[in-house]
Amino acid sequence: MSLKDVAAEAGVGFGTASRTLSDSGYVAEGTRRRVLEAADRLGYRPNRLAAGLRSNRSRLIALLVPDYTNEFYARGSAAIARCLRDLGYQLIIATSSNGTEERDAIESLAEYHVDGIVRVPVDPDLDARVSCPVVELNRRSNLPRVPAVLCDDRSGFRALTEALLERGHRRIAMIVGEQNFSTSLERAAGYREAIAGTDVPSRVLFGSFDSRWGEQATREIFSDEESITAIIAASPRIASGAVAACVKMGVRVPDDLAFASYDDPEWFDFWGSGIRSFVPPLEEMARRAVEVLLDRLESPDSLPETIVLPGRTHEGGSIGVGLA
Amino acid sequence: MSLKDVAAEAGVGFGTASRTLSDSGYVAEGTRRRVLEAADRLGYRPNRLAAGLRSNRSRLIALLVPDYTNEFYARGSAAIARCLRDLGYQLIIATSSNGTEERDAIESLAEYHVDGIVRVPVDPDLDARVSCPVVELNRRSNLPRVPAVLCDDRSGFRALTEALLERGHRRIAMIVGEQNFSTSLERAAGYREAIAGTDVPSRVLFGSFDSRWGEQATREIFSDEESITAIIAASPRIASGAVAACVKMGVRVPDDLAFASYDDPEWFDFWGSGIRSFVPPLEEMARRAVEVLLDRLESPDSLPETIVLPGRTHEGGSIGVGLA
DNA sequence: ATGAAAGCGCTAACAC
DNA sequence: GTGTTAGCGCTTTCAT
Repeated sequence: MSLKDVAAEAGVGFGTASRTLSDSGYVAEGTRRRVLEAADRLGYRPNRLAAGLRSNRSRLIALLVPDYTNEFYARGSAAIARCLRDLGYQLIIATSSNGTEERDAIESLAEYHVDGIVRVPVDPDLDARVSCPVVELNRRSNLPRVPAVLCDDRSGFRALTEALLERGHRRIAMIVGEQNFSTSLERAAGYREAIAGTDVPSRVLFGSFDSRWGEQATREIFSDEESITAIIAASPRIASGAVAACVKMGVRVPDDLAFASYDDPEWFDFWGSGIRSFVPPLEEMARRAVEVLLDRLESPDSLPETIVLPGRTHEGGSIGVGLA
Repeated sequence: MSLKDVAAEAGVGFGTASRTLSDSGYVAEGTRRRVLEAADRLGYRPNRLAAGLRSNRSRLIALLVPDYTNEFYARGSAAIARCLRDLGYQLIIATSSNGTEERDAIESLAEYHVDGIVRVPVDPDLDARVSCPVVELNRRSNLPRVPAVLCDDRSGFRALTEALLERGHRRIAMIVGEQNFSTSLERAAGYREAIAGTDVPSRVLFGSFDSRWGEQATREIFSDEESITAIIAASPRIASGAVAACVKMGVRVPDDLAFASYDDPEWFDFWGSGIRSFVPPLEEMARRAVEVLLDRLESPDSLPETIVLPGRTHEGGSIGVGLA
């Protein structure tokens, strides 16, 4: 059951049927209706593989994320999928936990001739040059001339740190992820900006964006002599590990330790009096990323733009009311 | 850059190059190597759209879930994607929150000629008949002759209920999701089996698998005269709402209320002394689903099998030590 | 074991 | 406006 059948059923030529169903070019209103009815009667469904092959437009968009077990990416993916579906695209998803996997994923995606790629870079130095437009989401790679949609993490973590300073904290540690991720650097930069000019020593622990590191780093912090009174976790995963460590070590939040984090998973609200955190506008970021991508499909050589969106602060009792 | 170029570069015929690269049919070892080298030199990447069009094998597998913001489905999707990638397939994902969306999603997927569909049914009565094999995951639709991979929820919830009975509870409410989901019915059935033959009254609240319902149902339960001493939530989302209600109403777990749930999101461990729950072997379910699907690709008319896997119980202090 | 040729379903270019 | 035709890149069949 193909276009040819529809054309026959409608008593029109092959091309007219095509033009009608993909509405391009002129078709007389009457003919148009006849074709549409015929298609309907036969239950015609276009073959996107064939259409894509011929037109070089697969109507497939790829999403390349480190791990969509991570609720953060899951929510982002869902938002992207929603936008895309409304525009008649399908989402094809690939995950990559390291540079090698990422390269493989990109090549595999290229084989399907995806129209565009939304990428959360895993290896920021990977040369992901492909023939379709790419937009980076959340993090930024080191590639020049790639559009990106980010959150203003720097300001967010500056604010988080300032709130801690206001409450009298002078020993504040920050646990971040991979040293080569823009998100680690930006978030740490916000922290450093806040303590610059004060006598508060900088203590940033680089590791990786997962709970194992959150737990380990927290233990490290408490095994040191210097008595840290506040910890900032750069991601919910890190926060999860840090919280686990506190529970196991009998450290109470906020009594023994002030705590702040990033994003807003549901469990933040259930943990004690809630966790203070900086929350990125994930859905909007996703929407804008799709927007940028489709823009570039229309005009492939428009200037690559970097969009940085502001986030908001989620209140929560975890930073306490201030030091005695 | 296409097969033709590779063939030319290798100095062989078009078809020989194809046979080599998709290793089907006879190719002499020497020729083979020449083709492989040529492909490598040119950085040849096959066009899967073209291959799929011709061979009716797109190497695309679709995943149809209600919502992958839901960590449960996210983890399942990740597991499926992992299996598939190793087998050279790509995953194309669609979500549907109701029957209409589900139907649209299936039709759209069909247009891409996916080789198979892994489906978590949203509308159990939707006639999802398509030309490719389908396997149902986690829930089962009402369609006959569709293979499914499920968890033995009934036994799991029976055990959960029994643990509560053993601790002396006689007023146990169960909050489940949609009335027409097999998961609601099976989980409720486990609960009923456990209380059958005791004087414990059955109290099952049907609603939907989300936190709003969890919260609302919990409030309902506490507004009634009868004094419920234990609640079983049929999903983590429901649990999340129930817990939120308890926090707001000042109900302490396990002192005022024993609580049990399903699955094992990370926050269960942070909530008080942990939440007792029944945990499905999600990764294995995903693996088996892929297995079944690919089996049916080989032999489309093998008998549809329903696989029911056992789960395990996660300990947790939320069910307390027993009534005084 | 290999090359030549047909054709998957569609779009786009062209003639009428 | 509409029909006809070529051809996207590949697999598959059929000679050889």
